[in-house]
Amino acid sequence: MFNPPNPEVFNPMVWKIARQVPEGRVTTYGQIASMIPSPEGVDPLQYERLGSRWVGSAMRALRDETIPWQRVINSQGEISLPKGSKGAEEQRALLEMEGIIFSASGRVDLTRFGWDGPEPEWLAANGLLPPRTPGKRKSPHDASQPRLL
DNA sequence: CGTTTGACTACGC
DNA sequence: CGCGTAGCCAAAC
Repeated sequence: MFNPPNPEVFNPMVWKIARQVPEGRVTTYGQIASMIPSPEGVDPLQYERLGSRWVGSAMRALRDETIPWQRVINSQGEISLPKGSKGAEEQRALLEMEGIIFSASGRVDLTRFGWDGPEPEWLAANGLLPPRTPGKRKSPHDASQPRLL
């Protein structure tokens, strides 16, 4: 797999960040990776290429049910679990329950539901970096697309 | 021991 | 938006 040199350190960092994603928001593998400093001995340039993969591995290895794993999707706003799989369907259902809307092509609008990351103080306190966030952000509760509930 | 297989992403057309 | 490609690496077949 695409594992970091130190999964026992890297994975918990990923999970800790994932736990911070609020209900009704989503983040991406790459965004989480951007908050984690490149591991000791890893070329930052290489980390930039592999970080998202490593985050994906960490999520795959996740066993803690209390972490909102469903809020981590790929940079295209798609669910990365195999299409049609039980896991993918569960993920979509969980997200829709939080008010997240999927387009006809099965994608989430990251400019609308994307997360800006943890508070700077939290990041600093945990030795993490400010995330690379997608561009401008719309309101998730834009009246043009009302939530059902 | 060669292949396949992953919870990825940026980029090109 | 849909498809294809390169870059990356180890474990399970």
